[in-house]
Amino acid sequence: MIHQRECPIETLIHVLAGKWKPMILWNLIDSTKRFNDLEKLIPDVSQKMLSQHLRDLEGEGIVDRTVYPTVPPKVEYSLSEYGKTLIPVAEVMCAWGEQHNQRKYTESVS
Amino acid sequence: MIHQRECPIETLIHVLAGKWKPMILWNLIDSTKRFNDLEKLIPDVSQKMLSQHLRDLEGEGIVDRTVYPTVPPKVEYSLSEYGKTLIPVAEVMCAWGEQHNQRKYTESVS
DNA sequence: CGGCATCCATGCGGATACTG
DNA sequence: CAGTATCCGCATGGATGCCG
Repeated sequence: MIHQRECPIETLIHVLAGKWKPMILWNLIDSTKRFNDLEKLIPDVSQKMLSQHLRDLEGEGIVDRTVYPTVPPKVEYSLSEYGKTLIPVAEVMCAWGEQHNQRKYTESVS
Repeated sequence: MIHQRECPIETLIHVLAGKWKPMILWNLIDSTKRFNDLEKLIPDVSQKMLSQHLRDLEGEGIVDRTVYPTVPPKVEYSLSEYGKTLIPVAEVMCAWGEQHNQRKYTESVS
């Protein structure tokens, strides 16, 4: 149930409200990805923002970062067990977002 | 122009990601409120941002704005029927946000 | 390959003053 | 009462260059 004073929605918004964070999480749901994989999967993201957002998500405990001390270096990112608790939330948010986009579309052609 | 987002989560984030929007919506769930009511219920919000966020939400079809042509003027804001579809989404988001806040707390004291 | 450092542009939000 | 107008600081994010 929702509390009256402080709205924890803001907490979730804060966690997800980076320009590329939803896309990052979306791409990690299925499988572990390397840094370079994510760059290719999200073509318009800059290295800086990808790195920064990944560090944010890692700091929140949502994303696991695994470094293999090889040459060349290899770093893998994956959803943590805790991060997977976001999946059902993301699905609900996605469903509403799709409805909203559909609604906007029907408005624009009417 | 219809920009088909790959991740509709961004749509929902866009709708809710104003600094005071969750609080505004939260305060409108129970009942219709006047502008001045919302100012009192959200003490730190400025008139500018309250007005701007309300217009954003109205533009998305989430909030209804009713003007009574009286002196002094009276304007009422309420969740639209469509806006009420956000409530179950908000509850899921809230539940996760509360868990996350709790998690952060237990981490900070461990 | 997987970053970080730096500089820069934009936009969100805050403070203040004014108004129908 | 319910806004609008204006100015401004700061954070977010983009572009580029360098590095282990």
